[in-house]
Amino acid sequence: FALNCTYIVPDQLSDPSFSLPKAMTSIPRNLTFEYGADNEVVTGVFSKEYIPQGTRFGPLQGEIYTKDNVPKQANRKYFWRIYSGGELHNFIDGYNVHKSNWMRYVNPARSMAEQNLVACQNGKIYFYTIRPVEPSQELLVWYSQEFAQRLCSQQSDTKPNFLTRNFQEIILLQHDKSELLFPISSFTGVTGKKLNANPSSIKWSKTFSREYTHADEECERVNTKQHLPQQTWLQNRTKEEVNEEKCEEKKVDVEDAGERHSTRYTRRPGPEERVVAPSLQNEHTLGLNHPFLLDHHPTLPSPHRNLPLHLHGLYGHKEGLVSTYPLYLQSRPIHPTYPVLPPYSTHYARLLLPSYSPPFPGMVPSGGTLRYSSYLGTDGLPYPPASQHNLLPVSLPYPPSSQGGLKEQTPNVSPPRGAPATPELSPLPKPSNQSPEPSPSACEEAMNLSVAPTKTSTTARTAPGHRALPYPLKKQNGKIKYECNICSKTFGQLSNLKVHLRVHSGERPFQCNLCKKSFTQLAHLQKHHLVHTGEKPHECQVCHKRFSSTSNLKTHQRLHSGEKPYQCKICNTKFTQYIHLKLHRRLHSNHDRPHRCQLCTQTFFHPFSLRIHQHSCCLAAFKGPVNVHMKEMVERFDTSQEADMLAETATAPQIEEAAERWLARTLEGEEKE
DNA sequence: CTGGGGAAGGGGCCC
DNA sequence: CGGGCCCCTTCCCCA
Repeated sequence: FALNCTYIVPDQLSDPSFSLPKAMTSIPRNLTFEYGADNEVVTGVFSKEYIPQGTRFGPLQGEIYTKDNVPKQANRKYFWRIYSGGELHNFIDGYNVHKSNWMRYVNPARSMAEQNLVACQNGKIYFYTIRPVEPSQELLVWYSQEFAQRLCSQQSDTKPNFLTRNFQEIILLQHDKSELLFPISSFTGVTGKKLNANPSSIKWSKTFSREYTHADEECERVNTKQHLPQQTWLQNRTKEEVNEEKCEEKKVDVEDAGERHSTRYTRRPGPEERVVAPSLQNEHTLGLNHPFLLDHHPTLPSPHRNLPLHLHGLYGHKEGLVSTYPLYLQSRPIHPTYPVLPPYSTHYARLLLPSYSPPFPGMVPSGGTLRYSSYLGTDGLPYPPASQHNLLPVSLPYPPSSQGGLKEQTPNVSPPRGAPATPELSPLPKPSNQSPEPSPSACEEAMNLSVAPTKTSTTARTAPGHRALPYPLKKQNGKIKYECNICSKTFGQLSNLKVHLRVHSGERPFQCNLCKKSFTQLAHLQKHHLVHTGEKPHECQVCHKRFSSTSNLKTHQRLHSGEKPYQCKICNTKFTQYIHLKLHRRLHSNHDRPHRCQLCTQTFFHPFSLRIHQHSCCLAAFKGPVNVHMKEMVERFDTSQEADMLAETATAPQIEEAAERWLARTLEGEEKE
């Protein structure tokens, strides 16, 4: 998991000035808490946006106890065990909300169908997404070697109420690794043997996850050398495999040692670089050849939370089907033409996940929030569109699951008896944060429009969703508007929309034959060629200096004209380029910002930012926890160009318009990253 | 460290 | 649809 994870999502840095506990404030921006009816107790962690597979959260934080200094009164509800050298090394206790982080609130998955996270110990404990997480979907983690071991070793006590599915394939991931605490989960072409585990004959202890009061003791008793058929794999591994893993482990250690960017995660690529896709040789050691435990979880009771409706009921699995999650196959680039492009490059920075969530309720860009949910289902399947708004783009931004995911998820598999109407074979209910259906008046016309394949995208043609797609058309003022069903941006010409879609799909059809750099538009490639030829077609008439582009010439001409359009509102310093103003503004400390919130002492450049802040953050804090993300977004808006351009006496609609504009621009930018 | 200038890439509009 | 052009942004380097 560590080696193949594509994205790293760090915790939010906690603001010490907040009284809220770290467990609350550390939640990454792309996640959010769900609160119980009293609006005070966190009942779960949900995604706020599409989160790709192979995303790492963590590490889990909490108080550290050694085996010997566990307080007698300690509440073991949030205990996690850290192993080292095969021995229990210490506990991490997430009970104290000031010392633990948000991960304490992640609920355990009760079934494979709903599991989207796997917990692994790589030095520390991390949660990795083993499938894409849709917006508004709960993060549910599964873990526990104990379970697998108990599953196979203690087949006496039964709790049939919790065991409703077949355990078709139980294969232990043996990562060697004494260091690996939670050798579970499935995602590759598993070829292990079947274990004849009759659910009704397997003991399931109530002591699961945070509720496993006695699980430690219980597990200690478990003979770690159980003769699972799968474990023969461990013994049969070649020296090379073991060595290779050890070698890989070092890299992980480096990362854990605080240098977050190991050899695999060095830094964000500069414009001249391309991130090399996760090395395929790792698939050999970690993915394809590793048998993993296919985690057919017993359904867990979850007395402490209210699950979404679709998660209620029994989770019968696809009987007789071998579930595979070819997770890391997806690390391959989709277009062989651009072999070094990572599959997610256009959407997610490799290291940090941006947040797309609109910070201001009611200030969502007019187009609505970004929608990624239509791309792939949780198992790599493209969901049937819930509406015409959710249709697939010309090419998929994320490579689809390999055949494994498709083959096994054939929709003609009848849901088992007792299964809910929306089992894992069906799309989850679309989250409510999506734009409503266009009203008939807003969408005067709609027709099927086949999106022809573009000439350069070849390999992706086989991907789901590349067939002719109906595209919703709108008419505004008598003119047809072509709306992007990803970001809702509209275009007056279809060709513009098609070009725009490349932003989402990652398709870059125009490649420089000299440096192999690729571009979304031919004009960009042509402009790029000037880099190689040294040609500078645009000359300044004043100083006869030459430039490769008109934009750069124009910027240059400001030097002659004296035009400095970007002014600092605090010290009135003017700049010819906006980036210079942005850099300059960092010089002004909080103290210089004239508008101070009396409630939390945060300061702002603009009075309207203060108003937004007070309305959305501070006052809200009296009712519930401060939304740290919101707080930060207001701060960012305050320093934005849009806010700068607003008069201090701007009206509410003007402010809202500026915020919308800024938000749309910001989201676009983050999407690019 | 800060300001300033240039290089280059990316998105969108229009012909 | 292709191409040209514009605007914007970021990065890099230098004084």
